[in-house]
Amino acid sequence: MATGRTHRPATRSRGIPEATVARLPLYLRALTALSERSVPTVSSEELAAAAGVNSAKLRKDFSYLGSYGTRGVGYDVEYLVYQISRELGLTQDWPVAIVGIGNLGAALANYGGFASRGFRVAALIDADPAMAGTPVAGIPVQHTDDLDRIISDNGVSIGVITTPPGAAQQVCDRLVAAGVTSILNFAPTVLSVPDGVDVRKVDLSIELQILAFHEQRKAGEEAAADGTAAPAADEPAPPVRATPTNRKGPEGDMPAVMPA
Amino acid sequence: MATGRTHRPATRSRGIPEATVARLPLYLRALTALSERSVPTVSSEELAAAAGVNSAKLRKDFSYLGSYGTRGVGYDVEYLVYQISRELGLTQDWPVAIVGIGNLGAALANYGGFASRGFRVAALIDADPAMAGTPVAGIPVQHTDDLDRIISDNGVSIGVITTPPGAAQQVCDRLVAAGVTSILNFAPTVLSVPDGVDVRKVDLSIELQILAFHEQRKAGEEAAADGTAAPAADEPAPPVRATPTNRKGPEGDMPAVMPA
DNA sequence: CTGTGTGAAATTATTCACAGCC
DNA sequence: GGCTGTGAATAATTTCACACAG
Repeated sequence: MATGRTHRPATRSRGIPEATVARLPLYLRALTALSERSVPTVSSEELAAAAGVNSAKLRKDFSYLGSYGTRGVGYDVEYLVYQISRELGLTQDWPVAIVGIGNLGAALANYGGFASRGFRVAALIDADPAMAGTPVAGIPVQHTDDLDRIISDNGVSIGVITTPPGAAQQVCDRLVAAGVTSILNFAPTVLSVPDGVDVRKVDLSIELQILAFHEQRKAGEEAAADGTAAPAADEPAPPVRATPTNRKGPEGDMPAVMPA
Repeated sequence: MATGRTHRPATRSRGIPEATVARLPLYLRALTALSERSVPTVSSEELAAAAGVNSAKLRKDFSYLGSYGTRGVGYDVEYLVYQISRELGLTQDWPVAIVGIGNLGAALANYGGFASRGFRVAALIDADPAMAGTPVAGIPVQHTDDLDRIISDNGVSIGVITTPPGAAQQVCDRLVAAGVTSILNFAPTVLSVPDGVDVRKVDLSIELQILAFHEQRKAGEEAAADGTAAPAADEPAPPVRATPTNRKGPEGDMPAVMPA
């Protein structure tokens, strides 16, 4: 996450495993839906199904928070909503600033999912002077020059970067200098930040690439089963290494059809 | 991932750990940047820094692909770009369809990062008849009624769902029925899919919630160090359980100031 | 010498399975 | 009797550290 050396573990927080933290929002979403339907209690099995995980994992996750269930009965929905919200820090209001109001930035500004969960879009910032003043999602866009002031005035500690990749690091540095300590980065760049600043990234094309990997694998298996030739595609000339040596990659340099 | 029982591990694919697959796109991005700067070779240390991971992990990751480096020298950039691209299935063209052309769908349609890496937006689909024909990012929006035909005509195997949550499962079912086997889901819903279909999700508000968790933790530590009181916020009345029993949650029911 | 490739160790995450409480 | 909470078992991932190829 951070750039600096890892002195302390930092992988856990208050004893709650990172993997568990990442699932709490999932549980919270499922619980909120139940709450809206006025369901009073739910079993680990039901809730797990609604959240798309298995029940053992869910129970283990909850065990890190405390004993909030009732044996033989299940969990009190409202109570659990509150406990998870508190654990995630959602009982307070988090003003966020979005920097880079292009298509994606505007889409995020309009995204209802933020407001619904304790996050408030406090400011929109863009480097284009022409945009200054134009309201997006009802919020006037402000110019990058005022970034510092905007961050402090609004008490923003979470910044969202939706700039082009070339501008991301600079924006990041300015956000951090202004006091932001958590960054959600949509720009396809690795950001370096000082110790103590958290960065999470969302990279749309990475997600697709992971899907493509599995998709390709399925196609291969299918072909193996069917006897159908893989849709060879138009392989570009595979680059050969400057110093050809004995490689041992699974398929080697030649575009073969199937591995073992 | 899939709904059905897990007969086979499914966590690995062709022997490459899932965690490694998830990082390959990162390495590829860093390598592509080097390639554009005509850098001929790179060491694991340098590449790791550029990708934001540590070098031991990178070398271990590459070891699953084969021995593509040269001891004492490093990795041939072009060669590695090709090998990783091939491994990820990016030497072929993947037509994707985006369903739900609201703010986010439109932003994705306009997102340059897709085209740059083997993905082609082959179709935009929306349920609103008024949108039919309107071009978004130069591609005419088509109506959901024709979803089936659009998917097969374009040979789409990867679908992107950017509909409101209520419509997501239905759209997902139709995509799967039409032959889509990989789905990137932006709707904040758990999708159930038959075995053999991969789903990856991107949930913007979940990412923020994870940041908020860590942010809250920082605030706590700071307060502990400063002696400054936490900005107590306006705690809503914490719900009390129907049957009050001896809880053992770290902070209990009362809004306390600091944990141990 | 330098920097890869990789067994072995350490850490983290998931799953099992069942005692204990309601 | 049903369902939570959790130690113990298993699996996955990361990190270490060093042999050895170039």
